[in-house]
Amino acid sequence: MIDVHSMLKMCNLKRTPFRVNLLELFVQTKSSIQTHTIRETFEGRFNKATIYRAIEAFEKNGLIHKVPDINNLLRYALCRENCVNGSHKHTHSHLICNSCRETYCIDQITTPNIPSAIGLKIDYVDLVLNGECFSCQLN
Amino acid sequence: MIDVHSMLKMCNLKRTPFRVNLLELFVQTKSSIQTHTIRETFEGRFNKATIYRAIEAFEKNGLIHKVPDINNLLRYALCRENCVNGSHKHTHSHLICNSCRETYCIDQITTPNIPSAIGLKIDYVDLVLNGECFSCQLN
DNA sequence: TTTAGAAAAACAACTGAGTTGCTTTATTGA
DNA sequence: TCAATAAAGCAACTCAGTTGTTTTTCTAAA
Ligand SMILES: [Mn+2]
Ligand SMILES: [Mn+2]
Ligand SMILES: [Zn+2]
Ligand SMILES: [Zn+2]
Repeated sequence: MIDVHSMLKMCNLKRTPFRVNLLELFVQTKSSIQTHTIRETFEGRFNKATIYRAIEAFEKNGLIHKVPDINNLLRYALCRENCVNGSHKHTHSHLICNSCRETYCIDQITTPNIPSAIGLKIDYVDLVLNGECFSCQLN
Repeated sequence: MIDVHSMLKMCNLKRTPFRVNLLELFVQTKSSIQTHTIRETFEGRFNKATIYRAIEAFEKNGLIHKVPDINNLLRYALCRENCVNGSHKHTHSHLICNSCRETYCIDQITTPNIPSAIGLKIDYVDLVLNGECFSCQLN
C-alpha cells in the first residue's frame, strides 16, 4: 500500500498536516465519508473553507471520488482505480444502506454496458444500489 | 391519458389551483424538473413552503419520483409506472445530460438484475447514465 | 345548500451546507 | 536561504430547503 505522502506528491498537492490527516482518514475508512463527518472530525482544528477546498482538490486530482448520499449531501470515497489524471472512470457500483445510511463502493457488481444502438453518448455510468449493507445484515 | 383532476383524486390530494397547475407542469414536461425551476415558474404566486410541501405530497403518493440532478439539487419527474401506493419501484434508467444539464427518464435502458449470490439485500436500483441527451446531440 | 372537519396555503423566521474574496502562513524547490 | 506559490484562516455571504403557526380553501356529509 502506497503511503499518503507519496500519494499527495504524485498529485502535486503540498504535504500539509491537514491534507495528510484528511487523506489518512480516507485511507482508513472502509465505506465513504460525508462532508459533515469530515467537518466533525476536524472540528475546531481546521477551517471549513480549508476542508471544502481540500476535498475539491483531492477530487480533481483523482484521489477521491464523489459517491451518492442518502441525504443528497456531498460524500466521497477513496479512488480504488488509478484516477490520477482526474478522469474517474470507475466501473464499481455504490450501495446506499437504508439502515446505517452509509454508502459503500461495491467492486463485485460492475456497471452494465450500455448498448450503443440507442444512440446515446454515454461518458460514464453509475449504478446505485439501495438496500442493506453486509454489516447491517448481521445485526 | 388520464386528466390531472382524476390523478389528484386517486391520490387523495385535494384539487387546489396550485396543485392542478403543478401536476400539469409535470405532465407537460418531457424531461424532469428541478425544484428551482418550479419555484421560478410559480414565482410570486405561491409560497415556497407550499411548493415544497406539495412536491413532498406528490412524491409520497406516487405521482412523481426523485431523479438525480447534475447539481445535487432536488429534481423530480412524473411517474410513468403506476406508483399510487408510493413504492416507486421503477426499472427505467436516468440520463444526466452534461450539455443541457437536464435529467431524462430512459425507458429503453432498464436497471440490471443484481445477482443474489453476493448476499446483498437490494430494495431498488438506480442506473444513472452521464452523457449527452438526444436533443443536444442534434445541435 | 350549508357547514364542520381536514387539508392546503400563506407567512415568517430559521437552519446549515457550501461558497467566495481576501489576507496570512506554510511548503517546496531552486 | 529565499522567492514563488499553494494552502490555511477568517469573515461574510448565499440560498435551498425546513419548520411552526395561522389563515384560507376544499370536500364530503348532513
Ligand atoms: Mn466508489
Ligand atoms: Mn425516472
Ligand atoms: Zn449498513
Ligand atoms: Zn441535453
